[in-house]
Amino acid sequence: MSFLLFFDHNLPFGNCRNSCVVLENDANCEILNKEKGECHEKVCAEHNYNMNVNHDEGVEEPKIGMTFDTIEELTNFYVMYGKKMGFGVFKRSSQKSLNDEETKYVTVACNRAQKSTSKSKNTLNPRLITKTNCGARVCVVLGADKKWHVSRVNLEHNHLFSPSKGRFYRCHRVVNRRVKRKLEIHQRAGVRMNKSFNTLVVQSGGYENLPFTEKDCRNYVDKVKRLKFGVGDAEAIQGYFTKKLPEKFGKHKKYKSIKYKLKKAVYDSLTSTEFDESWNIMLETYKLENNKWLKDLYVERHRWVPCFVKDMFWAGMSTTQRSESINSFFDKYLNKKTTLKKFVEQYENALRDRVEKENIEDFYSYNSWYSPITRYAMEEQMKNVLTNAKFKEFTEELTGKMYCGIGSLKSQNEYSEYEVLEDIIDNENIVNKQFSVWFRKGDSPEECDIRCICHLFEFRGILCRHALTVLINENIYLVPNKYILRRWRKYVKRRHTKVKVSYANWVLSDVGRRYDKMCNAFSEVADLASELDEKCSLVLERVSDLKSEIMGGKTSTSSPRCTPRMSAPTKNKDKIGNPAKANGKGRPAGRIKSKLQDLNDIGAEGNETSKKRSKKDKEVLRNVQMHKSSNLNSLNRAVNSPNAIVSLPTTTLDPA
DNA sequence: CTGAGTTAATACCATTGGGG
DNA sequence: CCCCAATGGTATTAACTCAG
Repeated sequence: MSFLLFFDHNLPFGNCRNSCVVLENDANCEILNKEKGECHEKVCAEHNYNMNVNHDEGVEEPKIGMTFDTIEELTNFYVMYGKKMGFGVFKRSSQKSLNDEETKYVTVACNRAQKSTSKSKNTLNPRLITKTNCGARVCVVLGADKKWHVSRVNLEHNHLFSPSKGRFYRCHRVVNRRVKRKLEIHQRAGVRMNKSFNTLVVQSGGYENLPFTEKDCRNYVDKVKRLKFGVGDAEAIQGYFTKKLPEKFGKHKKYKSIKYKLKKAVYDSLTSTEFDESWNIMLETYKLENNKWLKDLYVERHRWVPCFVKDMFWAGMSTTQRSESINSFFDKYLNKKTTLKKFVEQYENALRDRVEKENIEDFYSYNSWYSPITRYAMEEQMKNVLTNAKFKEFTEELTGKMYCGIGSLKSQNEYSEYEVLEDIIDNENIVNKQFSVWFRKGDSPEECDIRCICHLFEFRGILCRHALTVLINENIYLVPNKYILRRWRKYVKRRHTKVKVSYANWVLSDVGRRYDKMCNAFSEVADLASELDEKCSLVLERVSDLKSEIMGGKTSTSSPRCTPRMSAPTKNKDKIGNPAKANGKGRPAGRIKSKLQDLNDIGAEGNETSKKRSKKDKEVLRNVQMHKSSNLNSLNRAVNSPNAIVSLPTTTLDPA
């Protein structure tokens, strides 16, 4: 049956609301809920992967002598046949002839072909088996006319097969791009998998309309996640570490010394062995070997401990200052139970959130302002410099000065230690609290140093009321420049707005952007055309034309899988004695690998993948790869970070 | 053409942990 | 507290190369 034809002629769109149409063919029946405009798209999309094959009920039986232009055409054909009959299909084998590098023979077979050889280590825990050494297959040979000729056909299966179950075979299950995007977006937004899948089911009008299962969706999301987690972020995990420390061990008797040792191990180790040593000593001394949190952190050490990551972006960064600001930044996003993995995911959300908040704050600061309360010059100064929110905090401190008085003053050389007394009003009780402020009068007011025991500056980035009291007492009426942090200034071009969050990387990838562009364009057209039948059929007709045009363009460039090897190298092979590119054994890397490969190019040790490896080595390699991807992300950040001194490999740095 | 050998992708299973 | 979803580890399968 042809869905397009069906839509064009048989059903007037105007009165198809709520109508369910059952279409039957000999294989199975499809129920199309016509109310959903997307249904049509989805059903067609289901067949997108083999558009050039006519998927009418007339899928022929394979016969000796049939010819195909490409292997894809053959597999598509056999897949369709398999779907109709109700068995699975896979590509059995292919063989290159010795002389040239062209593929000569291909077999596509029932997926129960071959014997099942269990490699289970535990014979008491056997797994399910599907292989029955079924002989059903189609063999093709590349003829002199460059077409594939069917040389042998076996239609006999040695097992049962049922047309109605056809859609469950792996080869018949396709998660198309549209669905993938939807899943990704749901995942980002925190919609759980089963709900996410249910929306798809409802949207398409039933499970039987989906050419994939929930499992497929899970697998896909898993894959995306694994990639995402690869973009780990040392900076973030650092922040996590310092933040969680008091939470995890705050109640421990020896919290202070544990904290000291931990920080010492983390920050002061210059080499990985040094780190390992002091980490283990610390674990032993405090009997923390079984602490799961620490264990997890240790496993991930390659991605967060400075001595492991410092060569990428840690250089030149003042760690203490960073982690302080990160602490307050993450307050909102961390709770007691946040695990490391969750945290890394949350990190991106937090970052985006921060960017947006700051953009909004920037706008308000640009557009409106508070009028000063006092007549101190520093208030005017701050008004002009700080963002509104920070300015408000500042005025709070400045007006808070009225509760503060200076108790005593001890001077020694150029240092002064003030005792500032603040009246803290707590439920009508006035408590007099004492704060120590150190002050050093430099050569000029601009160069003075001031520090208060309440550490407000360190935590919030503005001087506290005690410090301000002292400054004013010292006749300094303008806040020294170094005490106005850059990140709270307005009119600052914020660097991290350009930080590449991996979210942006994948939803707004080139492919994704193109896809969105087209979808938007099309939904506009659909909007306009849905009013009238004629318009609608016009659009569908054009779409159909467009489709065949695009498909046609695709076939002319031929299938991507075979071409590179088939055409190019044979010609200049004789001229240049190029060593033939030895293909490694085993299955070549798929999509994901190639992405990682890109990242691999950053580092030096990228090309070892083909060698045989012990399991442990693989683990290490995986870490290295993760490491590298985090490297990439960190580099992006480091570029944008004000005080990073990182030398960047020129190849990876994209100026745009 | 086919079986052996290899690797990546996928499916399965037990366990954990968080939300309702 | 219970149930469901996430997770990590492991086995199986698919896709491929190569030798006979």
